[in-house]
Amino acid sequence: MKIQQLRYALEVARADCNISRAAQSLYTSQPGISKQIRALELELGTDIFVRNGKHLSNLTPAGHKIIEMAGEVLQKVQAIQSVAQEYTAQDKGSLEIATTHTQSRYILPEVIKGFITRYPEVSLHMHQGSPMQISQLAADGTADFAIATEALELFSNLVMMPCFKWNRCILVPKNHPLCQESRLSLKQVAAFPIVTYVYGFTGRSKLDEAFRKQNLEPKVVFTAVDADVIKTYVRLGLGIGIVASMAIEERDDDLVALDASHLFEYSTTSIGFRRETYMRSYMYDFIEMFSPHLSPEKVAEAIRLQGKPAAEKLFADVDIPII
Amino acid sequence: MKIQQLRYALEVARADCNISRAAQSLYTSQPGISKQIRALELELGTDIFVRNGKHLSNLTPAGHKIIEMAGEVLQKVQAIQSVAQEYTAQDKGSLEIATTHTQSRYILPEVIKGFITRYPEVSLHMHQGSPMQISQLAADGTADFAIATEALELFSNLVMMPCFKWNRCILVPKNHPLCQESRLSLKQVAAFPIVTYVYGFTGRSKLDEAFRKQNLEPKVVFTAVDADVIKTYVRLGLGIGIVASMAIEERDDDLVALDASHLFEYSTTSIGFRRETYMRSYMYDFIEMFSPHLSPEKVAEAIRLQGKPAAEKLFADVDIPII
DNA sequence: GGACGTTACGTGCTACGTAAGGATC
DNA sequence: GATCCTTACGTAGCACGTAACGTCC
Repeated sequence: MKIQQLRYALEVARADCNISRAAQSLYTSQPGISKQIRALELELGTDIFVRNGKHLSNLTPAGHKIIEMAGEVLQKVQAIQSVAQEYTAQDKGSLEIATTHTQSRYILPEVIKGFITRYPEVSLHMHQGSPMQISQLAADGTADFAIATEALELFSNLVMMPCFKWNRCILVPKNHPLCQESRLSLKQVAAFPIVTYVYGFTGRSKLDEAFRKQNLEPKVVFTAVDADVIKTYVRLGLGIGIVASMAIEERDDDLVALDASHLFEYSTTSIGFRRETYMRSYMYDFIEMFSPHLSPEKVAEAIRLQGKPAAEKLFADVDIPII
Repeated sequence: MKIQQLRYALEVARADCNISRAAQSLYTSQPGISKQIRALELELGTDIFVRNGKHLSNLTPAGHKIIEMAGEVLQKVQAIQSVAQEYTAQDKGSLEIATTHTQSRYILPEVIKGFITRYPEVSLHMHQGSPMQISQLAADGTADFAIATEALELFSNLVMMPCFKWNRCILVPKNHPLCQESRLSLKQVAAFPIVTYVYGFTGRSKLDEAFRKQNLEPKVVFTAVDADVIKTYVRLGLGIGIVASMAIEERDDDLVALDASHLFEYSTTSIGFRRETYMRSYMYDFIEMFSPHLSPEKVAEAIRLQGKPAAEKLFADVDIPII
């Protein structure tokens, strides 16, 4: 059995049992994979994939287990490499962050600036996508960290930690009627056409929830995944915007941002990574730079408690900062 | 990184950093190992072994971690092979049992007879040794099961389950004065020279304990690791024997066995295996044949709870049979 | 001098690529 | 006909063995 064979088999399984696709993503030839998988099956004495004629259609029962364990083996192999790196080049390596537009545009720049100054030798890669995609990337090990406000809890093998709470602003053109109000109500807001985030993004769920609770039916005329687009449409007069407060910049002074934190529940942005990740020291540092209350000790404890009931209590007495 | 390289490195570490010895136990050449380890270290970019001139003297800090993780990788690799076997040849495989003389001579024969009838294709291997050696064999994966009365609790990565309780007999020649007594006392026993087990074997500790509690100093004139030897010396008139009750056979009718279960605390014989073992179905069967109250479900639960406080309670309400 | 690890070197295996051939949809 | 897997074949690399050579105790 070769590590390479396990890697091949795993990738084929991930690619819906499509050898050609696996070959592409592994940058190798497809006959090579085909042959190695056959060799592995021969050595193990059992088929991993169900073959329909010449097509692989599914995993065998044994295959399911084997693929799962192959994943674990490869993870450990990677961990060995990380340990080795840790001891030779403390500050060298790579860091893959999967996150949404909102984070990478408004929150992360400052953090990342500090990080690359401190760790110039660590190569940083950002993966952008929907919260679901982000979680998936972290869960399968493509990304080291997932940072998002939604959907992280759906993957049970992710260690998740709260980073900060935030709320929303109503964004209106200057001289908009709402500017007169000293303290907005949801009903007033619902009277205007709304431009906001797509469902599943940036705390959209809390937003819907608030309206539903008061039996209001807001007229959402346009949705986008990011605040930049939303602002653009507010400027066009399409409606009033509801965006995360952190998306407000000084250069948006042609618009007025009205605080709406009393209207909606706070959302919490979390950082997640899979339990089995070998955490390099610069990874601990990144987390702490991003979220100062997440000290390496706290993170280590979260890893230890992951999946256990006690994990719930871990952050119960911590003040999650509000931004 | 190759699986083979990890195997080499692990074996060298196990052989006290002696490449030649590792080569022997792996049935390969020593330059081969030397080279592969160098290659691994080169690839990882860090040394695993500390070199004094040309001798390997120790593990580096990184090496410690790497060797540990290499062990885990190899275990998982083995588990993959076991899964594969499980699906192709349910009843084929091997079973390595490490145990003491007492078990293999008086308890296991019946069980093993049943097992090989049921699983003629499973090759059985017995490793005999002291309880310490037995535990070690199980802990490092050389043996699948360890069966013993003492020392199993010393290895924290072993899943241990109680199998049965037993006590001792006083073995005397016919017409010995003690035969007159209807109910022996410790004091009476201590009046005669004693032949029994070596310290650390077959519940010897409980035996010493009983005498100590009554401030008696038994005169132990001879000790052996097995009852056969003890009986022989009792027959020679060297003293009275204290042996496990299960060591009494019908053909010992030239001696008299006096029950002593009221004199000593019961000892419990346990079966242990390391948590990470991939348990084949015939292994579950073996355990159940050996100890009917250890059903596969119970065993699975013991594995799940291993090392956790709740494991203590697992067998609290089970009646451990007395034999 | 004996035990041990490294270097040198030859060989046979094999992983992988390209190209062509069948099967399936 | 497009997609997909397998077979055939050539090549480069490498794992492993033997033998000879330093090195440490």
